[in-house]
Amino acid sequence: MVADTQSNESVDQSDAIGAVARDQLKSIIARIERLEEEKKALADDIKEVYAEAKANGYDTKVLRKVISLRKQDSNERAEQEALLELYLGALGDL
Amino acid sequence: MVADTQSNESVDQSDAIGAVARDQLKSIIARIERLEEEKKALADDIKEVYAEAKANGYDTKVLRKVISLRKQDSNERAEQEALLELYLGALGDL
Amino acid sequence: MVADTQSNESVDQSDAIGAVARDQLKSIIARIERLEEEKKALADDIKEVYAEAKANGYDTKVLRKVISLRKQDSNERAEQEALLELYLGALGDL
Amino acid sequence: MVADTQSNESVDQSDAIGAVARDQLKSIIARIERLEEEKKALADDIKEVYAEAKANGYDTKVLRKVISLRKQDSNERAEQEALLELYLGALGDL
DNA sequence: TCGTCTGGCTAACCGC
DNA sequence: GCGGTTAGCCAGACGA
Repeated sequence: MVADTQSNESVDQSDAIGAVARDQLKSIIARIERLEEEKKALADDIKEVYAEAKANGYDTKVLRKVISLRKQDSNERAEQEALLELYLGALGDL
Repeated sequence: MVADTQSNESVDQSDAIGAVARDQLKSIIARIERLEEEKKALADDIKEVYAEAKANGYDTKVLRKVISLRKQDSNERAEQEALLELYLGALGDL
Repeated sequence: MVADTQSNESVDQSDAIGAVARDQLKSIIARIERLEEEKKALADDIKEVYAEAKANGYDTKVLRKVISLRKQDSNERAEQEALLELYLGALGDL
Repeated sequence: MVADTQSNESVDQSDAIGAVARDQLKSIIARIERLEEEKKALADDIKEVYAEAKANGYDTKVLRKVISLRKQDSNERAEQEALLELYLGALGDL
């Protein structure tokens, strides 16, 4: 008769945390690793676009600055809306 | 006579770099911004998974360490394969 | 006659790194601690102003948001100037 | 006749909250921004000291640890003194 | 007092 | 190899 891993969680150390928890952990790791792979792929795509732009004579430094400024703009717009929400909320309290 | 934007790229400042170049530039910006949005979405997803794991009692710091170690491992494995390729290539030269 | 700490740097562990280095170290520590004290005093002053404002009926959350937005504004202005510098530099290369 | 901003707080939207409140608000903002500037200047000074120390061969990580430990110590000492005060006060009640 | 959350700091990554 | 940029960590402040 073989050892039943269901009836004795201490059969070996790999079972110390329980089969369920182990599977959950494996799932978490797998999901994160999957997402990070995709994220890296996108980062590589972005690099590629910059490389292509550079090959076409664009200054990547300027390009990055422009992108960065545009991002700041949109962030600020978002924050201004958040401020407006705050104002409206404050008025509601009056 | 009306200025012809085709024959004179200096008609106004917005045309100073040429309509083609401008469109190309806009395309580059748009592509990068699109990719960065997607990248950010993935980063948010990853944070979400960590948050969920934390809610289930996992220590995110340890979790991150595990992910990091596994990445190192795979990098090392990749390096070893590259080294093997190198050896095989060298053998081919004999 | 007592041991001369100048002639034997190993007399005790506190001399292991040399009197000069020790003094230098003490000076560094002292300067940093002094600066951090002043920094903390300012942080406390800021808290006080917020508390006073709150007592006068201002919503500190809104206040903080306003301050934050103004800071973003000035950062952005600085970055736009940096971008202009980049442009000018790029023109210089033509 | 020219509108008198003193007699009518609703002359324009910038006066909607009253000139006094507006000035008060401006003062609050100004004070906080001033203090934050000074705070930032100090933070920069601190960084500078660390940079200088690093240039002299000190390990900034260790340095920071030392500072941190000393701060803990002084906090603990302060707590013990507070405790002592408490005891003395209790004795006074006897 | 606890939990949440923002802001500052540190360490890693990428391009030059 | 260095400088700049970005993600993660942490402490400190606010609200419940």
